[in-house]
Amino acid sequence: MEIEPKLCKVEDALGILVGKWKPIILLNLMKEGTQRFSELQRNLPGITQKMLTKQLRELEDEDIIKRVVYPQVPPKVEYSITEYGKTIEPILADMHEWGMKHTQHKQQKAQREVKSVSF
Amino acid sequence: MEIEPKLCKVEDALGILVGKWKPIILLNLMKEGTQRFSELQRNLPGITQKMLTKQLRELEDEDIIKRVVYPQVPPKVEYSITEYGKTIEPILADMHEWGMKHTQHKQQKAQREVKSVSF
DNA sequence: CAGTATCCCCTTAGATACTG
DNA sequence: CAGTATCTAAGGGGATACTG
Repeated sequence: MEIEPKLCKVEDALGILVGKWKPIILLNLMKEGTQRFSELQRNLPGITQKMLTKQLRELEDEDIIKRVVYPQVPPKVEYSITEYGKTIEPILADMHEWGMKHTQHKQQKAQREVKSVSF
Repeated sequence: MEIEPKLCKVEDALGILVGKWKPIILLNLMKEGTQRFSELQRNLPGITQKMLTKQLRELEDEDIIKRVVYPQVPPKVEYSITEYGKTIEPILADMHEWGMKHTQHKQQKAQREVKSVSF
C-alpha cells in the first residue's frame, strides 16, 4: 500500500461518514432510492428532526446527496444520492464486510478468554 | 451492493478508525513497522502523551495493534500492527484514494462557483 | 411537512503537572 | 521512558417546543 502518512487523505473520506446517523442515512437512500424527509425519519427510528436535518445538510454540502424542494403547501422535500455520492458505496460495502468479520473476531476472542479462566 | 440497513456493520468498522489520531497512528505503524512509544510521539507532531496512550489502548482493545512491554528500567514499550490488524489496511487505502479524489472534486466545485459569480 | 430555536448533557480532546 | 491525574473548552447529540 504505502500511504505517506503526511499526505494522508483518509481523514477526508472519514469525515463524510462520521456522524451518528450518516452511514445508515446513506444506506437507506442507496437501497430505497429517493425519499422525503418524513420517510427518512420513519426509516431511522430514534432520530430527531434536528439531527436528521443536520446530517442531511452536511452530506449535501459534500455533494453526496441532493436536496430537491417542491414549492408547494404543505412542503415537500426529496433527498437522493448524487452520482458522485455513489462512488463512496464500495467503501461502505467493504466496511460492512469487515465489520461483520470483526464482530466474529471479537466473539471468538471472548470465547477464548472465557475458556482460559474456566475450569 | 445491498446492505440491509438494519443489519449494518459499517459502524463497527468505523468505530475502529474514528478518533483524531487513529488513522495516522495505524499508517505510521504500517509503514514504519514496530515502534516505541516515544518514536510514535515524535512521528505524530502535536499529539499529547495522554491522547497517544488513549488511542493506542483503544486500538489494542480491538486487537488491531499489539503492545509489548520490556521489563527494564527505563521502561521500553513497543507497538506493532497485529496480523489481524493488517486486514483493515485495504480499507484505509481505499479511503485514502477516495479522499484524494474528493479533495479534487471539492476544488473543482469551488472553481465552478467562483466562475459563476464572476463577470 | 419540513424544518428552527433552546436548553442541556456527555464525550472528546487539549494543556499541564506529576510518577514508578 | 512511558505513562497517570486533573482541569477545562468545544462540539456532538438528545429532548422539547415552536413555525411558515
